[in-house]
Amino acid sequence: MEKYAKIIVNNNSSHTDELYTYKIPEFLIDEVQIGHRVLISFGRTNKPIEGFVFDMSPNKDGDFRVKEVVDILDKDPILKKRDVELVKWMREEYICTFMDAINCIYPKGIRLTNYKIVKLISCEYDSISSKEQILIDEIKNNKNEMKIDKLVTKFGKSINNTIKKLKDKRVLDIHWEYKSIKNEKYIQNISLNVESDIDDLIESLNKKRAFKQAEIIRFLKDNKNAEINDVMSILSITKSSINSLEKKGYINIQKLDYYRKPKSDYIIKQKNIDLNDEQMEALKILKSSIDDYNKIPFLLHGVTGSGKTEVYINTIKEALIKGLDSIVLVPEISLTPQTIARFKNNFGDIIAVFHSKLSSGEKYDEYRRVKEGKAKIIIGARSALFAPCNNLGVIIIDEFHENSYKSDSNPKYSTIEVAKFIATIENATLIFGSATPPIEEYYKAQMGEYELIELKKRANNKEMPKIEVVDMREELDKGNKTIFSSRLYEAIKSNLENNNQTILFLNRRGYASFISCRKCGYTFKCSNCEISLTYHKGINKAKCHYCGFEERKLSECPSCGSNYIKEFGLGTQRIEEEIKKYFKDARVLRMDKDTTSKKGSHEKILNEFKNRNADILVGTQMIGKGLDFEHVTLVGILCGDMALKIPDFRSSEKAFQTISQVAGRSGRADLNGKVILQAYDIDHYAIKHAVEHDFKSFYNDEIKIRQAFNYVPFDNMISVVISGKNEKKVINNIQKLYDSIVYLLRKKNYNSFDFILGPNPCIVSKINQNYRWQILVKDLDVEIKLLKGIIKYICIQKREFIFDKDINISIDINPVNIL
DNA sequence: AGCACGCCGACT
DNA sequence: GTCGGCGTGCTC
Repeated sequence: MEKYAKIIVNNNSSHTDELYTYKIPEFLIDEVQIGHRVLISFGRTNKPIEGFVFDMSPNKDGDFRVKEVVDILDKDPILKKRDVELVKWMREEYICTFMDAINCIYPKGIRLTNYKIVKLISCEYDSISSKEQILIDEIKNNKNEMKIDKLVTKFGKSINNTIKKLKDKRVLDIHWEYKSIKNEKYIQNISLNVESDIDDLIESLNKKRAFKQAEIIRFLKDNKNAEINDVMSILSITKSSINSLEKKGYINIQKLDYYRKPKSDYIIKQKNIDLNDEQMEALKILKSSIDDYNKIPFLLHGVTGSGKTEVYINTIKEALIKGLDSIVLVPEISLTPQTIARFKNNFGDIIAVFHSKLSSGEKYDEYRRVKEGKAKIIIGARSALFAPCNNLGVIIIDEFHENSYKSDSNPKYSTIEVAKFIATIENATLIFGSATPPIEEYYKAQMGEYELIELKKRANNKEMPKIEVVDMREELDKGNKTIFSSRLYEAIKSNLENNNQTILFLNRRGYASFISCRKCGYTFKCSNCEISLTYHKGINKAKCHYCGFEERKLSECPSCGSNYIKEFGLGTQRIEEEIKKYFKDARVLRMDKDTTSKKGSHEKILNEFKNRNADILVGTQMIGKGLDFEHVTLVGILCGDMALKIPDFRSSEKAFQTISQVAGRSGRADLNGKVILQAYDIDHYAIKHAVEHDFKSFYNDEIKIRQAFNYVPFDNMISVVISGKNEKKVINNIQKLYDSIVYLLRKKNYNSFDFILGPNPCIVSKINQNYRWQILVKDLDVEIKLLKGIIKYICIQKREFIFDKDINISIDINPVNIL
């Protein structure tokens, strides 16, 4: 019989990041399981906190005092066995605490809060100071009991001493209380419970001047079942009349789970799509893998428009037939109603959708639908991977090259790696889909770690759109100083004449990318970040795209005092303006972060464009994601080599991906498409191969560079960024980090440290008043495990001894960018 | 992270 | 003498 539980405590501290042993009381011995969330008391003051059972044992395994588990907090374990394994693995892999990893898995909307209460227990006291008297009076005024938090906000921190003194005098008592919050949303249905004649009842209520109640009865006579909130708003009444009717027994109130509320979904007419040979072949392989017990992940490399989604949907159908759940991950910006509708049309109500716009209550509702087996297909951004499926069959990561699959907060996990871990445990079929797979992942497919499935043809059998390259240096030589090359200008013009639609892409919002003084060259920068300010014309403000800082555009140079201030560089706003200038009758829409901030505005713009209420759509990378417009025959890429200017080892890959994705928007239906790519660095291999739609050649070039410069997949990289308000302190701390790493490596007999880069200021050296310095470590000569161990030891276990308190340490294993 | 213990200087 | 400041170490 297991009498002891090893528990992770939710104590928000890196010092308690270990298993604590608690005794399981008799009454819970048959209840507690691994993964249960339990209530325990912790620390000297027996603070009630939640804990997670990670292990159980008949012995306590050591010499220490043990406390008892107070109770279980949920009927069923909140973590599955595989989640416990996953948490342990993530903690090692991404150098984080148990709780950091648990927080990825357990749903928002559940939480346990605690607070300390002071209670007045005796009124017999003497020799009381005036401060003490004030405190006693305050507590008396609050029914002899108060939260200490409240007293601290009222009187300040020093009140704690007064409380303690009164506690010693046995005037006050201190104890903890807690509240277990489960954000479960219910709806309440009311229905009539009247046996006698209803009209008689209405009359008698009216006689008693209970007009509102009579109204409710009359309403329910016509509407058998109604939701309480609807009744209240329709009849403009309050809950009290409903309550008194219930008390009298005339109506029933029924509490229903919110998610059982029938949803009124719109259905789009379903086209029956026939799969082509390639799709059929892919589907055959994927379907048969579901039952396979010895499978590896699949890399589905399909060109844009090759119909990957149809393959996904049919694979999921197969899983459903076998009674298995599926998870579909998409980048956050692809979580549009269009995507969701496409799946809903195929699968109806058994879909759960997770996205960032849901409230924590709504997220919890979806969570429960999955957990209770009511939803069998989960669609969402990366966090949906942790959904509590009962029997997982398929995991799909669509557009898996997207940066958003790497978490940006602690733990900085890679969705790809976590998915592999989960798929292995659950024996799920794992599909990575993309037209432009990440180089390191494609390499793994080449090495046989993944099975490569290729869709080389577009589903509609159309050719890939032809990409014409325009060298903007030549345009300038020819005297064209505008932002449109003559070829793009002509193409837009003829497209307008032929009544076809055009997409113009530029991956920068705002009007101008920087503002500078033409006399002295001074560039306006954000006062919080080391970032040039972007000029936004409509509001005439200079904005920082990192921290949101904005100020009125200055007309005078703060450095030399001249008035020659000018905006340089391009932004989507400027494109929109130029279009309106050159093509007066063209109807233009712009889609970027500035025009899509309002809820639903994203869909509105897309629908407008889809319904051909506009001729030209100008946008940032938002328009590159899975959009399917039949009448788009021209795509203009304005600054195709912009990504190449970013000093990051993935910049070539990003440039290739962006061009491929955006170009893929052209000619998706019956009309042939064309792409015009404007760039300066037109001989760059990323541009050249993108123009030829030749991923393999790009891969072959890029993989050599990765190997030559020791980047992934050949070598791993760990980035440690130290940031803080005080620059000197940050530099001092990063140096200590460097010295500590070197010291520990020397102890292991390493004497050369070329594989440690830095410390250097980050490329973005300041964000939000925080100075940022970085050390990059590659596992050239040293095992990655040892490096992780050393960094964990320095940054987590010995953090207090080595670093100042007011600095932040961010550890990223194989970061997606090193900015 | 909290919280208690404990050591030390500044006040009635 | 004791009030109150913060440095140190522990939490099953």
